[in-house]
Amino acid sequence: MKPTLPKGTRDFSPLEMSRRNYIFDTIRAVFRTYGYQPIETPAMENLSTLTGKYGDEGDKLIFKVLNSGDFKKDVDFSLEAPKLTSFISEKALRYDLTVPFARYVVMNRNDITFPFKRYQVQPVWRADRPQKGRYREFYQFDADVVGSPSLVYEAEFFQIFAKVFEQLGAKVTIKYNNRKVLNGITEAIGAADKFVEVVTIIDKYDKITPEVFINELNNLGLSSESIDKLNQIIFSKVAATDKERLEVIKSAISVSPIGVKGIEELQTVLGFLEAANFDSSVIEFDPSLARGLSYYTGAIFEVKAHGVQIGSICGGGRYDDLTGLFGLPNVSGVGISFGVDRIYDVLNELNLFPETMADAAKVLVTNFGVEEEKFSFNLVTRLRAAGINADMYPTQAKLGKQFEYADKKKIPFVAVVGADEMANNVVNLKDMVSGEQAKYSVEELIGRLA
RNA sequence: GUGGUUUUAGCUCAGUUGGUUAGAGCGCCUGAUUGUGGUUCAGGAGGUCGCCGGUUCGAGCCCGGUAUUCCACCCCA
Repeated sequence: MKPTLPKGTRDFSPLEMSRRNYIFDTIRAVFRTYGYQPIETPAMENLSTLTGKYGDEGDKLIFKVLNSGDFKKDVDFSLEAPKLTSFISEKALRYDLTVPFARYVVMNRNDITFPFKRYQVQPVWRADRPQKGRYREFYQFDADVVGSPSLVYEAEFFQIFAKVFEQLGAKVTIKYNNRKVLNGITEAIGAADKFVEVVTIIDKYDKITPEVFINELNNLGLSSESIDKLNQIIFSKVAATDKERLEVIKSAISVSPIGVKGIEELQTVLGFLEAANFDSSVIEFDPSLARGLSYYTGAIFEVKAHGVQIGSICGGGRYDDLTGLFGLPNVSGVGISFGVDRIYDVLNELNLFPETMADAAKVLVTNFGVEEEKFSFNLVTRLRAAGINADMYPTQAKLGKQFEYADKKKIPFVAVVGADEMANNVVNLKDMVSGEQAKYSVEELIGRLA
C-alpha cells in the first residue's frame, strides 16, 4: 500500500525541526524572563471538559475519540449525530491550551500559589478544513497568568510579543481592543440586545464594502442613526494616535459605564508601557477587533505579520471567569498564544531563518581505511569529549565524496586524517567556507574548534 | 459544513482535437579527478500520469466516484 498522512497533518524533517526549535527556544527564553513556568497536559481531555467552551462552531471542530470496546452496546443509533456523540465518545483531542489549563488550575488550586504564570507548548487538533497556514494538527505556544486582575500583565504581553518578534526578525503589528469597549459601542448605538450579531459584522468591516456593511446592519433592524453613529465611533480616522482615538471613543460611548471602563483599562495599560519606554509603533488600537472565543471579557490581542498573506499568528485576551465553568469562580486570567506553525510559514516565506543552525555538527572526521578509521574514531571521540559536535564519515570513501557530504550537511569543517597525517601525528583541518587548510595537533585542533 | 481548484520524474512544471516509445529545468548517480566539495564537461538512472471505475478501436487528456492540495465563505493559530 501507498502510505499517506491524514488530511492537514505533516511530518517534520531535521531541517524543519531545527527551525521549529529555533522558534520554540526564542519564545521559551522570553517567557522565562517574565517568570513563566512550564506545564503539560494530556493530548486527550474528557469530551465534557471541552464542549461548550468554544461556541457552537468550535464544538463542531473538536476531534472526538471513539469509545474503546463495544461502543455500540446499548446505544440508540437512530439519534441525531450531535446527541449520539455523547454516547459513543467520552474523550476528545485538545482543541487549545487555555481550557485544559483552566481545568488544571481548578484541579490543582490548593497547590498553586496565585498569581500563577505558566507557559505551555503542545500540539492541538481542530477538524477544520485545511488551507495555507491552517492545519488540523498544529502547535500553540501559550503563556497565561491566572489569579490576578492586574493590568500589568496586559502590558507585559505587549512587551513579550514585541520582544519575540524582534528577536525573530519579523515585522508585526500587535492589534488590541477590549471586549468592554465593544459592549460600550453596542450600548451607545442602542443595540446591546444584538451584541453578538453587531460585533460579528464589525469584525468583518475590513473585508466587506461599506455598502454591504450598512446593508447587513440594516438587516439586523438597526436605525440609520445607529449605523451612522457606529461608523463615526469606530472608523472615523480623526485621531492620529491610539491615545487620541481612545479619548475620542471614550466620549462617544460615555453613556455606557462598562464601555468607559474598557477604555480606561486600555489607557492604564498604555500608561504602563509608556513608563517602561515601550516602542508603541508596533501596537495598534483597533476597535473593530473582536476575537471569536466566547470567553474573553477584557483585553483582546491579535498579532498580524507584515508582508505575508496569512491569518493572525498570535491571539489572546483576558477571561474573567474561565475557571468558573469548572467550579472555581472569581479567578481572572489573561493569556496569549503563539501560532508556531504560522510563524514558521512567515519566517520561511520571508527568508528570516538563520543560515546555520546551532544543532549541526561542527566538524566531520574523514574515513580512509582500516588503520585510519581507528585513528579517526579515536579523534572524533576526543572531540566529542571536549564538547565539540563532531561526526565521522561511516565508510571508506573517496575524499571528494566525504567533502560533498560535509557540504550538504552544512558542516563547516572537515578534519582530514590519512597516512601522512598519522605519520606526523597531525590533523589536516579544512574550512569548508573559505577552502583553507592547515595542520594541527589534536590539542590545537580542540582549541581551534572549541 | 457549503462552493470552487489542484494532483504528470526526488522538486518545480510543460504535454496540441482523444492517436505510436509522456518531456524540460533543477536535483540524483557515474566518469573526467585512486587525497580535496561548490564550478565546468561527458554519460546514465528514474514515471502503475493521485486512486477506483466508466466511455472509446485507442485515455495523461472525456465522464462518475474518492483522496489530496490550495482558494472563497464560516471560523481561527
